[in-house]
Amino acid sequence: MPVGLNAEQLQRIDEMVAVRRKIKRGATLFRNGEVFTSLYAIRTGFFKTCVATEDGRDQVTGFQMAGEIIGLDGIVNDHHSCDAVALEDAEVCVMPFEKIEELSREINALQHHVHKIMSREIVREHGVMLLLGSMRAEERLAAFLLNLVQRLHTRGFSQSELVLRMTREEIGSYLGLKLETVSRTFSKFVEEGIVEVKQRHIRILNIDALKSIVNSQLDCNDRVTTITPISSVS
Amino acid sequence: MPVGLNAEQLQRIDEMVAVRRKIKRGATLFRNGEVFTSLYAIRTGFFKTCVATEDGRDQVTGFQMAGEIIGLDGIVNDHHSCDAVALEDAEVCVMPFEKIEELSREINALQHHVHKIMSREIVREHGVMLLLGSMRAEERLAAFLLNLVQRLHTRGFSQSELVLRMTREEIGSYLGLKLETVSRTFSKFVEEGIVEVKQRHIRILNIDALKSIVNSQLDCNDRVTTITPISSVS
DNA sequence: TTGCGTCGTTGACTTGCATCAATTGATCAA
DNA sequence: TTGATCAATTGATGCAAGTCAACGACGCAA
Repeated sequence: MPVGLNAEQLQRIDEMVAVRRKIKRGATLFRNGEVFTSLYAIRTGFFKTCVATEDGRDQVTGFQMAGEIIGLDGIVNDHHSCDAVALEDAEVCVMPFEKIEELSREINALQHHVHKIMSREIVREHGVMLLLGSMRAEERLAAFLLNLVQRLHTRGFSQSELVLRMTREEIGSYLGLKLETVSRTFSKFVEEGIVEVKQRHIRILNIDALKSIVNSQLDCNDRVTTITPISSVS
Repeated sequence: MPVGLNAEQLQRIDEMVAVRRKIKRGATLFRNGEVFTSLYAIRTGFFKTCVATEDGRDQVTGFQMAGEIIGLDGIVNDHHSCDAVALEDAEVCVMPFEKIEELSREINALQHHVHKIMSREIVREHGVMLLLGSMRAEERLAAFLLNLVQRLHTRGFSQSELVLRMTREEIGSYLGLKLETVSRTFSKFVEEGIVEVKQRHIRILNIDALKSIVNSQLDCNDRVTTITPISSVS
C-alpha cells in the first residue's frame, strides 16, 4: 500500500498480511460484542457493516469492497461495535492489530497510512451524515449510485454499469429510506431516462443528471429544463 | 491522557501540547479547505464542526467540549474537510500532527491512545448514522439531550441541568430536523413533564422517560402509561 | 429608554415518505 | 416442471415533519 519501502520492510508487511480468511455469502466476519483482535483488508467480495439498537432496528453504516479496510470500530473498546456481513463470497487478509501497531512504530509510511485510513473513514461518515441529515430520497439514491460506480471504476470496472450486491432493503437502511421508497425512486429514474434497471443490474444512462440531482435541490425547478434535453426521456 | 509514562515521556508530551490558541465565540478554529497541520485538544469552550455542500446546505457533524480532540478529518488529504466553529470563547492546545506521529512511535501508550481516539470518533459517527437513519424527531432529541448531559456529567456538571451552547437551528442541523421541529419537540417534552426549558437552560425532570423514548419506538403506546405516573405531569 | 437583530415559539397548511397491501418476478430445490 | 421463498414493484392511504408566516422574548447598541 504505501510506497518507498525497502525490501525488509516489505517482507515484514507481507508477513503481517499473510493470514487469509474466507467468508461465505451471508456469513459474518465479526459481530457486535466480539473481541477485537485484527483489522481486515478485503481481497475479494463485498461486505456491509451495520449497527443495531436494543429494540431490533438496525442501520447499515457502509458497504465495503476489495481493497478497503474493515474493523476499525473495534479499537476503542477492544470489542467490535458493529456486524460485518459478507454480501457475496469473500476473502480477507487478517491483520492482527498489535502487529500493525508494532510495525507502524518502525515504518513511518505505514504509520501514516494507518492514520489516513482512519481519517478517511471519519470523512466518509461525515458525508453520510450530510446525506442522511439533509438530502431527499432522490438525492440520496443518486449520491449512492455515483459513489458506488466511482469506487468500482477505480477498480477497473465500468463507469456506467454496475451490479448491486445488496437488496433494496439494505440500500434503504443505508440511506435512511424504506425499501419501497428505494424501489420507487429507481423507477422514477428509469422513467426519466437516467438509468436502466434490471433487478440488480444498473446501467447509468445520464451520469450528469445524477450529479445535478445530488448537488442541487435549489435547481429542482430547473432540473426538468436542464436535464430533459440531455436525457433520453421519450 | 495515557497513564504509566515515565518522567521524560511526560515531559515530551507536555512540550507537544505547550502551544495554546484562543478562539472567540463565532470564530473558526479551522475551515474546510485549509491546510491540515495539527490536531487540537479543547481546554475550554465549546465547538461545532460542520460540512457543507456546494449548494449551501450544511450539516453539523458534531459538538465538541473540553477534553475532546478536533481536527481528525484533516489527516487524509492534508486539508481539512469541515469547519470548526467556537460556540463560546474557547482555548485549545495545538498539537502538530507530525509531532504526534513522531512521539507515538516512541511511546506505545500514546500510539494506542491516538488510535483509540480515532476509533471512538468512528463509532460515535455510527451512532449518529443510526440516529439520522432510523429515529423519529422525539427519539433524536431525547438521544441528543442524554448524550450531552452524560458528557457534561463526566466533566463534573449536573446530571439534570444543562445550558445549550447552540441554537435550535444548529441542534436541528445535527439531528436532521428543522428548527421548528426541534422547538416543537422541546415543547412536547415540557408538556409531558419530562424537561423544563427556559431558552437554552434545560432541566431534565425525568431522565428515565428520555431513555425509554430513545430505545423503543415499540413501546410508543406503552409510553403514556409507563411514564406518566413517574413524571410530574400536572 | 428606544429600536433593531437574532432567536425561539406557535399555528395553519402542505408534502414526502412511510405504511399497508396486493401482485409479479427470480431463484432454487424437489 | 412445480411449488416455495425471497426480492422487487406498484397502488392507495396516512402521518410526521417540512414550509410559510406571524408573533414574542431577549440582548445589545445608540
